[in-house]
Amino acid sequence: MNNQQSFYSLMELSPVPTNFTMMPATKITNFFHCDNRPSTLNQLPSQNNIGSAVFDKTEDPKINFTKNHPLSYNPNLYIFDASSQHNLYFHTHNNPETNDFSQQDEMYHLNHKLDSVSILVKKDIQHDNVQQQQPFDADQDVGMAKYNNICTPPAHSNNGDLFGMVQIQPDSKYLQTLTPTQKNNPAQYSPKSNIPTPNIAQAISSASDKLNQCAFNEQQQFQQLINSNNYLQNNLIYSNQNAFIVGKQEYFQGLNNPMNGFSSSQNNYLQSISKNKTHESIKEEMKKRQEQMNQQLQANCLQNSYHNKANVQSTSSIHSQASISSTSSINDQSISNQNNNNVSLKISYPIHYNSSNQMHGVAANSLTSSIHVGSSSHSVGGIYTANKLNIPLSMTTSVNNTIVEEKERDLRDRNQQNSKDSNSDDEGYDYSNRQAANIDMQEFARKVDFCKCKKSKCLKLYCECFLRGNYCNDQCICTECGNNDKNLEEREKAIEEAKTRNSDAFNLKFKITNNATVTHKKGCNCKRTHCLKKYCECYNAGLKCTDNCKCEGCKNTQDGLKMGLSGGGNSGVNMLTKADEDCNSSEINSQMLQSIDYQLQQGPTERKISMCSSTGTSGLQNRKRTRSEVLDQLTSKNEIPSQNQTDQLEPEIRKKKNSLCIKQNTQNSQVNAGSQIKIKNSYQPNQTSYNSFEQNFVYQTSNKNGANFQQNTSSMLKKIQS
DNA sequence: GAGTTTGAAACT
DNA sequence: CAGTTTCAAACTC
Repeated sequence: MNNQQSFYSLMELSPVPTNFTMMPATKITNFFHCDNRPSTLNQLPSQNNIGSAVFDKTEDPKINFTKNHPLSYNPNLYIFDASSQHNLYFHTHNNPETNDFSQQDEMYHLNHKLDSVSILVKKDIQHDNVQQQQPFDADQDVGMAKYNNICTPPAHSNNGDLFGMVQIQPDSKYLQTLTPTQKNNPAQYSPKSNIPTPNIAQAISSASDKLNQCAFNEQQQFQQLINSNNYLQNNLIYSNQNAFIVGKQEYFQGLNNPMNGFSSSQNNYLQSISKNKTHESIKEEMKKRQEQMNQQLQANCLQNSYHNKANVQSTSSIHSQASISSTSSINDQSISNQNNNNVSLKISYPIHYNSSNQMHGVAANSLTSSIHVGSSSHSVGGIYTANKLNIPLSMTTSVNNTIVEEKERDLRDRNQQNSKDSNSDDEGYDYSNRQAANIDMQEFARKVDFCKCKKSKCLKLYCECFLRGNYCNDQCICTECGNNDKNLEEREKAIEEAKTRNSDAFNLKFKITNNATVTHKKGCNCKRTHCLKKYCECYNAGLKCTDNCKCEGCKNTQDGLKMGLSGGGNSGVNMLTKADEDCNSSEINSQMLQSIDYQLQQGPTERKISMCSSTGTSGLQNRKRTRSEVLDQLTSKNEIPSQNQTDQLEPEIRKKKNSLCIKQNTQNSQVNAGSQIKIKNSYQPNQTSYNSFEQNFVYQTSNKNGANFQQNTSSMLKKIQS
């Protein structure tokens, strides 16, 4: 299976136009726009260069927009002026060093009415150091875009920084490779005949409509199947190795490791219940079984939460950029479903990009109340997980809030109990620092331990409570404390004074830079400690010093802590959302930042930020995948990364992870998105949904084949058609 | 637990 | 802005 095939297999299901082709993968591609065809190649002037992209098969694509090019920073989806029409040129060449064109290079002229031009530019600068020229760490997002005929924004656009993405998938018959002669004389060659002048805005709109229609149709189709009386009997339960059950995720989750395939006993069970049984009796057995499973899962959930086994595996593979919850949420979900035997269909539309109402590349709308608006990435989520940790709730509106509250309460109690019980099986984790489950990040971010101020009356920034904008609390052992609600006037005055001295006084000391690295805003001034003691604010936060620092003899200079802001799906902890109204990314980002700040303040020793993987890798690898890996994954050439890779993690990293209690499901694999999808029972009409769709019908028998959805899709299609 | 060191905050 | 003092935390013993 190659990319193209799987792409088309996707299209099998879909009335979306199938006449797409892949962007030629070459060293570098420059994008130009010209209103008029240039007479020579040289007349593609630099100011018309939208940007360039490296589409190297072996590296992560990097797209750079031409600095200051007005088109590069159109905050809308439509990078082109919708009122005018453009020819789009992209020129590929093999000399990234010089960026010059040569005779060996290829030039494409595209004046097709594009069915799919996905150009996403997000300009929502929140941080003070955003540079205009952004390396675009596309990671799986580009792959996603290649699969979808419309790209989704990169996950890290949630950060509010500037990101851009150009994805062009023209119909190959309109994609004309120019000969060297044509290349040098573009005005003289004849484009293929009868090619309509592109109206990109319309094309995008049209593609969106088609996608919508497609989604709608499939939802109907799916619903019909579900409603079919014979459905269970005919489609859902097979006594062969592919057995699985739609909407009854408990069956294929397995008791202990939901990410694993069927055990032999499960297979036996499935065989036993599907052999010579009526629809009703199967249903009955399923229900019974489900109850058992739910009980177990409930117990597991609490147990896992108790041990902080927040699983930061995110939706894996490029198939699943969107909102599939982590394994941790399985349990929550199944609890919430325990009285609900219906298949839950959750529809989302991946085509509305205005990122104010979407995260994770999936727009939330009135139909997507169950969309997980989670942290913007594993890592951020990891921090959140690390802090909150105890209850990796996948919060959706479908989750029964009462249950959630009960669980939270229970966990709080457990935590308190555990704090007192030093003999507990805590696997090395310091419970004293553990936060009770708390879905209010604001509250969480404000939380601070206590101070011991003696002379500042807790009204100077020396006092950490004051610094964080908190009142001192009953744990503080400060003297003559003025930082309380009985001293509001003086406190207010102190706040004003502090702000006068430094208007930034109460703001976060850290920022996420444009390349997704967390740094200290002002930098440190350490003189004696080489920035290797916690006196150093950078070091203390687990960060490396930067050029902003004025430290002397700094030995804290290696690569900054990378925030893996690129990532698919949700991390182990999802934020509570009620869909539309809560999907304001900037607000969430702000909360995330506060959480990050809090985490950073905690220092590196016990709770240094753990970077989990991005890209939906299992988190075990703690790294991003290269583009070739992404492609390999797509083509199922590669085996799933083995558990060995976990073991290969530096002990230090593992230790940190353990200290964060971000424990991985060791058998999780990159391409196990299907499992997660099943877990959530979601059906989404984007790429993920195809995976979901397929996975809901044909269970993968081997982790190694998890991404082989073409095969699965085909077989499913046959079943549907028959 | 007492004393010292440190660098940010506060002050001049 | 630079130099000095104050401060509470980090660190050492």
